[in-house]
Amino acid sequence: MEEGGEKHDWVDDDSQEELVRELLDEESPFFLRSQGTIQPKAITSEEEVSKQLVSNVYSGPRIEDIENALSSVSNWKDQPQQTTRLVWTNSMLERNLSKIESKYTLKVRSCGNGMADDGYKWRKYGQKSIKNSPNPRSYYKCTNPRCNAKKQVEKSRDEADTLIITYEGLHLHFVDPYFPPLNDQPFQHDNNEPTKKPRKAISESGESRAFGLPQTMQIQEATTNNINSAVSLEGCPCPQEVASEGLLEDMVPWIIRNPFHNNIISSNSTSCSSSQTRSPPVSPSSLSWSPNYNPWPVFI
DNA sequence: CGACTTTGACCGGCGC
DNA sequence: GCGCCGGTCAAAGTCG
Repeated sequence: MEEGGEKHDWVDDDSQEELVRELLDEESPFFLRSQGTIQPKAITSEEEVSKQLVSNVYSGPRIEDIENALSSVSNWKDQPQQTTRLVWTNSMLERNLSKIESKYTLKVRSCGNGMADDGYKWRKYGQKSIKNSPNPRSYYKCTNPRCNAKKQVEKSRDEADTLIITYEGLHLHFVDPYFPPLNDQPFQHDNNEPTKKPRKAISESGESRAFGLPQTMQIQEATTNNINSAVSLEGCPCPQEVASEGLLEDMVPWIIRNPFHNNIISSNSTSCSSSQTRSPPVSPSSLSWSPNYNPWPVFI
């Protein structure tokens, strides 16, 4: 219902045409990324366009990412001060991540207060007890009505301080400002929508143009043209191309390939006992956005 | 009073 | 066809 019939906005005709143009334009800011490997070859079919679109926009991990990650993990574990591990478990091995339904499953070590925020603003829409699991699973949707990203969170059965977070769908609204308006509406954001909206969306619409973006991106927008702002954000040393994209899906493979940075990130966010200023106590939905959230979950 | 969470009902997919 | 199970919805409850 609120999903607009679950038709993904970003694949409607207008948007797709625009995306295809962007895709074919190697100078497009959308696709200028270190990881992106846009092939100059001709795109012959809509299916190919979609695949390439997904693989570039999504920029999900590739096989080599996984392999690197796994080897990195095995190395880190032996380091005495290593507190972070990243475990990829799942279906992301699907080649090309060709379906929007592709999921990432992360195991995230939660701090004492349960903080495992990833920078997006989520709305909890359900919780279920799962058979053979002592812990319930919570369901979250991205609060941006134009975004179909979802995540499921549950505590690990084996490790009490570990959360298993399954991400599903794309945070495509991060390029929202660049998309042509839908339904011929003015190219302003939802706050211009005249008709009734889900009350949640109404509240969201009061946010900045960076609506739905990770806070890192919102801050970055506020400090426009400061390409180093990513470094200054929470001490995050993330590379520009990652910070400027702001997708968790981008961050994760980057973190994998940069265990050193991961350590830094981890030390920033894991100091559970000492990071209260950074990660204040949060509401029951500790996984949801909070004003002073720490965008860096602790990957284990 | 609005924002947000909780929780039981409902629905659809799947296996038997 | 039936029952189980996971995912979603939405009314009710809670909180600030």
